[in-house]
Amino acid sequence: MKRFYKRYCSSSPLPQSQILCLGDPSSNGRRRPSKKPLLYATLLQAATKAGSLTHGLQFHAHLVKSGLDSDRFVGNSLLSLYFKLCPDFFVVHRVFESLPVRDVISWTSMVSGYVRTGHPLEALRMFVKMLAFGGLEPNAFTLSAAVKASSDLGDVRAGRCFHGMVFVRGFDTNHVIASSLVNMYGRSSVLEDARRVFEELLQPDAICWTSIISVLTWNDEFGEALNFFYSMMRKELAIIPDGFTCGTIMTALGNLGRVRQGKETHARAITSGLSGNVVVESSTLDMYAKCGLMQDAQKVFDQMGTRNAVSWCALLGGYCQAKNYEAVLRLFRVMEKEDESYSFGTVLRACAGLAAIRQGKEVHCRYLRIGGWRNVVVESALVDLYAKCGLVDYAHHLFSNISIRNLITWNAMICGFAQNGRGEQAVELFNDMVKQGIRPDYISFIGVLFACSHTGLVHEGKRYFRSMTEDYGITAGVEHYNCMVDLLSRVGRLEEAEDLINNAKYENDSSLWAALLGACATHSSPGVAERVAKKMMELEPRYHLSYVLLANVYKTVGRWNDAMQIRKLMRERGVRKAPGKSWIEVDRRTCAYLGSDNVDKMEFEDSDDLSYTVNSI
DNA sequence: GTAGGGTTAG
Repeated sequence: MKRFYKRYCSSSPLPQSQILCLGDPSSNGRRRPSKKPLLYATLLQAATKAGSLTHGLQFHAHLVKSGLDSDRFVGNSLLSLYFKLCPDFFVVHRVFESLPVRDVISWTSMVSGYVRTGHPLEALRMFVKMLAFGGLEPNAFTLSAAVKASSDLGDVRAGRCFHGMVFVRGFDTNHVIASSLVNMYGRSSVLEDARRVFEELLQPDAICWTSIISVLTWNDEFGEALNFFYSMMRKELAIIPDGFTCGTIMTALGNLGRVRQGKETHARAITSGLSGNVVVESSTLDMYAKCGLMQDAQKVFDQMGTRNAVSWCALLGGYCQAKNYEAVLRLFRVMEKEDESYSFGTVLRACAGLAAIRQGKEVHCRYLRIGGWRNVVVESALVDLYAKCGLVDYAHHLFSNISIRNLITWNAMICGFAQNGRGEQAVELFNDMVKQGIRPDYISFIGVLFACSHTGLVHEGKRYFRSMTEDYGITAGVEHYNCMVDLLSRVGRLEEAEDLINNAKYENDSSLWAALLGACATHSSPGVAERVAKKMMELEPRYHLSYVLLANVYKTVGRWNDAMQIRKLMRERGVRKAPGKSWIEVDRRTCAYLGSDNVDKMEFEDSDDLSYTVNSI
């Protein structure tokens, strides 16, 4: 038996003396198991901490055999063990039901267990049952779990109700509850109340400070978050920020583009012994990525001792944002090899950005293999992926089978229909969504306006464009204007489109003018085209599109000399046309090529090292 | 002495 422990239990964080003192069945009763329930409670805690369900089950068996499982301490420890190591609700409820005495701690374990496993509604049901059937009075532990449940549900009314209970019982100076309350109000964007709770604390600790900073960041109040951070760092308070604080503050700095301060914070974190902290490192990486400094981000990533899904996602997200899809693809290969536990949502998003259907399907299979299902983030990403790869019917099939859809899911499908030329279905879906009481956002309107422009629904498009600002208070962005310019100029209402751009705050955005200029060729309008091209050349003299598009307009109306003049002007000014690039898959290898390449003569390169077979213009 | 807070990405 001792040999068994040596061989199989040496890597266990459980102290060996504790395992051994359970007794050895082969010793034939010479070493009797200890009968003290207290010892068993400690053992169960150790197993829970060590994450060893095997030991937990072993101890449970001993307890049942020796009839000690009716002890109150032991029962509660068992409940905690099963909830943490085996969150199977059938099992947990069996343990709960079989407890001889259900005290406040047993009920609180259930409430907080449900919160921890992501079932806040179940948690609140248990809380209510505890008051109704248990006839027990909630303590500070129970209330902090209840506040967290309402925070997770985004139910500020329930949260406020618990706040009342906290206040009446005089728990409002409790730091644990206060940080939950700050979080609860902050995540529901009731910032005044979050700040009030925080400001009423006499000596907030590092976690309370992190809570307020975190909710300010969450609500995009980055400057305020920094102010709080600097107040927290005042010497007289002697509060030491930990990894969580650094991570949160790094988000604010990344969003503000304050690289220098980000670097300083990273350096300070290292000197205060937080080097190698995965939260600090990942958030530093993300800060660089958000500021577009991908080389620095990559450097942090390469030097990290431990990486987790977040580190991978931050790096992938950075490359995605920089539209460096080759880097994403390369990373994806490395990630597969290292078999990291990565976030399916982000990887699928990268696949969708690349229109990499094969990799996307691999991820989808992997997701199904690990038994993942009903995750709304992943399912939305799958809808997006299949729609972007042109498999719009399959995307719709997935969409129809999703039981819980959120705004992101709807947006993915609306945009999916729109991008695949199914304008009418996109508009129909948009209306369905509104009917179901889901409030469309910035992205939803991009989808529906895109659909209108590609289906020629001028009247509807104009109506949605107005409704966006008037009914939903969304300020039209450059994407919405792009759709509108496209919508108007496709049907030949070029002057109207020109007016729209001139009156928009994006009149200096050459992408809008380019959309209009492109349509001038179709509608043979050199008059508008000349005005627009002149405007574009003023904005960006070296932007090739204004020259190329104007030359095209001249060609369509037969003004060949003018077209030649434009080409000449391009040469004189040294403007070059950027080659279009794309990639195809041949024999499971990805091959990148440029618009000027001759496909027949192309040499295929392995996807791990995407190099171009280039003969640029 | 069995139950509890804030954490980086999308």
